Amino acid sequence: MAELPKHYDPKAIEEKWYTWWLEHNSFHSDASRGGAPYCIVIPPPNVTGILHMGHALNNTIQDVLTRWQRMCGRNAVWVPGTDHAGIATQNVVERALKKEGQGRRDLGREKFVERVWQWRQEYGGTIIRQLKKLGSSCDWQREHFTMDADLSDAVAEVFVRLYNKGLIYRGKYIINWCPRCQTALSDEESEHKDTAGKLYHLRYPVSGVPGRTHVVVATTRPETMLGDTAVAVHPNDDRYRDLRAGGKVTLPLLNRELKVIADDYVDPKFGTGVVKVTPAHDPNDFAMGQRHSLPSIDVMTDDGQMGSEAGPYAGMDRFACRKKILADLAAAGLIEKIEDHQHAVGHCYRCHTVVEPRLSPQWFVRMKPLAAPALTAVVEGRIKFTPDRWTKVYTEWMENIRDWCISRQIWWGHRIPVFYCDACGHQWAAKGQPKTCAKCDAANIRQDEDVLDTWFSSWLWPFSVFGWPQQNADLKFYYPTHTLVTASEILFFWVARMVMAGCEFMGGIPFREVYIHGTVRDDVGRKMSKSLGNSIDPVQIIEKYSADALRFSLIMLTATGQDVYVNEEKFEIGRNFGTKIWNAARFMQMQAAGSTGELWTPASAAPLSSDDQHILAKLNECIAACDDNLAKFRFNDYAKTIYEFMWHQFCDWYVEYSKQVFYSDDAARKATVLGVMHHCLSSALRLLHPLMPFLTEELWRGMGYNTASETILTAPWPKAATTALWDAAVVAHVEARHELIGLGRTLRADNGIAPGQKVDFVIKPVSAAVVPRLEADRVNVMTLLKAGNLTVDAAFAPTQAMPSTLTPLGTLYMSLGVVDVAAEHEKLTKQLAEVDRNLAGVQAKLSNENFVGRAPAAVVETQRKLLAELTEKRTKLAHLMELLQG
RNA sequence: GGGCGAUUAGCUCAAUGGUAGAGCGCCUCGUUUACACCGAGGAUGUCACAGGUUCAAAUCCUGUAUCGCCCA
Repeated sequence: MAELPKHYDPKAIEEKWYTWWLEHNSFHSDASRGGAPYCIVIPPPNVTGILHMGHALNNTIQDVLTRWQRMCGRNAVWVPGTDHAGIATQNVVERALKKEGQGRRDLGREKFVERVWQWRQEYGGTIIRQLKKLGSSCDWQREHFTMDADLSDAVAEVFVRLYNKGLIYRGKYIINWCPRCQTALSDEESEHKDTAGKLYHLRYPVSGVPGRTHVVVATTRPETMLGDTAVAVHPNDDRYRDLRAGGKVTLPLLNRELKVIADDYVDPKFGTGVVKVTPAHDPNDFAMGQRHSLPSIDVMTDDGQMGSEAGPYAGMDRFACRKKILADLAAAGLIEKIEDHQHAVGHCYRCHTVVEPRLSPQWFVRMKPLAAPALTAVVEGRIKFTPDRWTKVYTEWMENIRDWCISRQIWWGHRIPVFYCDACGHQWAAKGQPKTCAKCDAANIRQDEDVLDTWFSSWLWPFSVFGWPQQNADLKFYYPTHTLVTASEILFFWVARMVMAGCEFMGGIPFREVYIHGTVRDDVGRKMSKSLGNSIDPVQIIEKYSADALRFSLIMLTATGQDVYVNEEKFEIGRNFGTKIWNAARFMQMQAAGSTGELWTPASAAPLSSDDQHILAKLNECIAACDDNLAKFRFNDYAKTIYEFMWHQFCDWYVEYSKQVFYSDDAARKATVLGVMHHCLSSALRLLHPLMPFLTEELWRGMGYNTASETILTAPWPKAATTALWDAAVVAHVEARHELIGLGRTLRADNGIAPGQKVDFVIKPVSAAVVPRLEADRVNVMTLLKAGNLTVDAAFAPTQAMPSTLTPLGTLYMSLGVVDVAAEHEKLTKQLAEVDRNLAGVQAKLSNENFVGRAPAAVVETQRKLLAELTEKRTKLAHLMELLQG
């Protein structure tokens, strides 16, 4: 490998390795290879989508898991794909058509759908290309699209099965209607937003009741009054007995007579206790209408205008109509008052238009029977949520489930496989394209015009991608999948429904664990959105900082299941870390003098120095912590673990110590240190590979570790060592030495010693036992303290004032010609005060009988030891102060 | 209205009943042959608030406040 540049330049390298992996089909998994499967299916991004930070986080996590499991030897597969996003895609293509001055109806259904396919062909691959840029190790051979023939077959199969089981029905109910997209939506697709609105108190004239000229009803949507067919009061509300006994209520403006009904639904405490009833425009009113056989009057049209039933208001936009009605009512003196009112208003999740609750004939899935096994699967722990709190959100939704409106009045999607015979009136569901009626054999049959909700294909994803309803080897091998990684936003849309589909059609759960990560926000906590203009484009971050940096930074910042706040400079974390590792490798290469870095595993502790033992112990801790954190989905802790090991343990200490060895003539030591370094680096690269796939692959090969495994992608995941290569006492000694060096550096800084200036130190050892170790450490300590001389002297007694400090290994003195006695005195006084404060705390505890009697023995013992240490420290400090004065 | 989450250093987060930590930022010093995308040192906390449980509370319980999310 040629000499490496000082800065890692990721651009060419990321491109190079991704291409190599693709060419070698490195991400492909084959069921016939056997072994233990590990399977993740991607939450299929919208085919119209472009990569945003949420995708970047979501897919990095999936890639980390997949690469980790692959290196652990599992037969790992990550199945990618996109969904056809019915409404969104249709909107995109309709917008393009509009620019050409056309509407979809000008083209007709067939031509329009052709046009959408064309669009998909041309632009649908954007997000897939971006996922590749991110480094995703998806098995691209298995890429699927929800409109593919086989996945469409699965959709039809499922529809027919549910239809024949009586779990799909068509009926006229209140649904959420988007007047802009001109289609029904499911309850989940109507996003409730708190909106500052008004509560209008309207007077409805009353006749036939002495002393009453009107009743007052309150509404937030006055335009719906045109569809009123009754007013309702609570049955026990005595205030309105007269009204119910024979009063006549007239609907203003239209002068229609309204029925007066009594219903438990009415809350007597809300407003006046009288409500208007509009069965065609409100779900609660609809239910009341059913109970009281009220007529339903739909006063609107599909595009949100007032319809023919709206009398003089026909043809007006619904919001213009609201204004006009209010003006007309005001003119007639029929407005009692108008109050400010906060309420949740449904908005279309695709175009954000205010949704209109509206009576409409639609197809529904009966959810209760499907929910039961899906609920049990989670309650019994067969599916586990992380963080656990989502379990409750899931179960509550399942317990209160409502039927799912699955029909959409659009053209892009799976057409509902229901057929109608115009000859005999028969209606049936079938796969394929029947030519004649299943019952009377007549040829004049037609298919339902509507298409299915996109989620009606997504909920089959964990098994449809493996060929279901075909029963094949893949399905058998990979199903159920293992981990589902997703954001909370689609818990109901997708996760919950997949569990239902898995239980219903596969007879078992679709995945074993669900990891729900947070939302990516800007640094003031706002959700990133195009309209706010606060989104950071991950592709730009990749261009500027590299995909590795993006991945590492994002994961490092994301606490388990919490939202993550990012701004652009946060991505420097990952870039800097990459450069740091790069330079550590560069340093090793400079010392290696032509030797190729073979994967070296130490066999015994015999030739190892205390530093060697220490770094190996730290590596071991790092491996164990990585395993633990990954298993618990603590990805940020996983990232921090490697960061701490590589940067602080390896670079700050081990590499610094190693310099003296490399500058010496001791060939054996050089070889050992280099071996330890290669062992550490090659292990750390593997631990880091799932997070920074590109840099680690480049160094894996650059350092020559590819003699063991050609690509790091399939290199064995490091295992925590089983044989003891270190002595715990030695490791503890090195930690203590680190502390001593740190304290010595503070002495230098406090006394204004210039960084390059050498100065002498004396250690008065804490015990005879540490003396041989300190002697062995001489070069290390001297180098890192820039000491001119270092004396270890048990009998040392300073003859003049000297700056000093207490360390775990003994008292450290620094020789200095002139000492600022006052400053040194002040420092020692501060330290003494600190010790006294701690001492007081410990003494208070130990003199408390309750503490000594009730606290665990180990805790008491710790405090006793602390007392002894602090007492000794106090004596020493007092002594140092005496010497200073003397 | 119901539920969930958050509240710890300037910022983002750890600490899972036993002496409050990290990264970034900030201040001082430094370009010594891995790295200034760096190194050495330093400063910074009423653990949101109020009660309670406990020998011991950032941590457990109750309540309050503020912010955010989900559901009606």
